[in-house]
Amino acid sequence: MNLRYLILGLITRRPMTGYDIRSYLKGFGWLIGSPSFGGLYPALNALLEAGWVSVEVLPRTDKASRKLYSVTEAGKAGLEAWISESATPFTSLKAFVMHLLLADSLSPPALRVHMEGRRRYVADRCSGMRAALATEGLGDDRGLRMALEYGLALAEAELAWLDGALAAEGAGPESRESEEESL
Amino acid sequence: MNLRYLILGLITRRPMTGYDIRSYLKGFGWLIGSPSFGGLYPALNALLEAGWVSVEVLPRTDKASRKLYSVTEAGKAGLEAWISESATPFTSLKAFVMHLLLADSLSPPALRVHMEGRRRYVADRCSGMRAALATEGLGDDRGLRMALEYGLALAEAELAWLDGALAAEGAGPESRESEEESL
DNA sequence: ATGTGCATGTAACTGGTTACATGATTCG
DNA sequence: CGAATCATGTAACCAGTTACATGCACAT
Repeated sequence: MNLRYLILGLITRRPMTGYDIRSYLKGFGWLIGSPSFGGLYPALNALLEAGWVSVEVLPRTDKASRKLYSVTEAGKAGLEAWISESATPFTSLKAFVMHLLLADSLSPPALRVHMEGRRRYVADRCSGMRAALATEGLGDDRGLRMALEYGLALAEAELAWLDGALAAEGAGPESRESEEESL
Repeated sequence: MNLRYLILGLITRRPMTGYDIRSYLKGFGWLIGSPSFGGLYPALNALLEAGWVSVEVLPRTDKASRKLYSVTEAGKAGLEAWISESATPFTSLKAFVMHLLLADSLSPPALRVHMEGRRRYVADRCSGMRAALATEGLGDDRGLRMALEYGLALAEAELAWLDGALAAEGAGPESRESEEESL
């Protein structure tokens, strides 16, 4: 179901073929995973049946014809409903990246809400991991310690980015409460 | 299948119940996702059938009895085979975190290989994203730009962490070639 | 000639999730 | 008195992957 909305968001920018979508998404594969054709084409057909996308067949001389997909009004509405309804905070990195990628179909305030929710969540995970690193008997447990340190490094980078993005976006910092990052 | 090996790795440290495993993994949920009981318990039973784990039933007075799972020799062997065989570089963040978490079942040199592979991969993604940010007409495409900037921030943090971890680990930096991070 | 990129699809499988069923204990 | 935590499980479902099938163009 995720894939459906991601496709929808991508072809909102510009019409694309299945192959295009795959290539495009490959660049984000390490963050959100890129879909296989076996999932992609059926998803496009499902969207077509639902009336959320339309297709333009581009025949090529004696090659298989390309199929350019575009979003319909119904598709746009469906996507927007899904994005704004989708639960914040995003507890998975993948979900958050997906929503960032789809930010164009979201109103600036709604985007802000999503980002602030994510910020709170990541800040929380951050302190959780710090606590785990501090308290547990980790000397024996190299794997756990590494995973925690790695996670912490990523979480801190994400917090920094989120703060920057939130500041760059709307001017007003609103929800500043328990945000001291005491390392 | 992933879940099976993750479970195996966790109970290698200390015997755990299904519930324990779930709680433990919740802390990493934002990075690797935490399994539901509907996936966890069947996985434990599958491991039991395969002879990779053994179970000790701890009856509690008139409560449902807890089941403590431990790894068998066969399980250890299976896990080690899987980890060392698993393809490097890890193209997904989730896969890499999982392997970090399981690092205790891996020889130091093998761990190093995994980390170096990951480093190369992330460095590559890094330059890919920088190129995308530099060249494409991004003014119109807020979502894409944000996703790229976010990805880049995470990738850079990961590179920094990997370099630190690799330096801390074995002393010798071996594979230094095209590693200038020119921002 | 062999492989890689373009381009679309189907069928079988599977690794999970969701929802349900059960029940004691403890905390607010 | 209701909610959360502890604790285990089953059945239905489904969103994906893997492997297969096809075929042209272009580079090595």
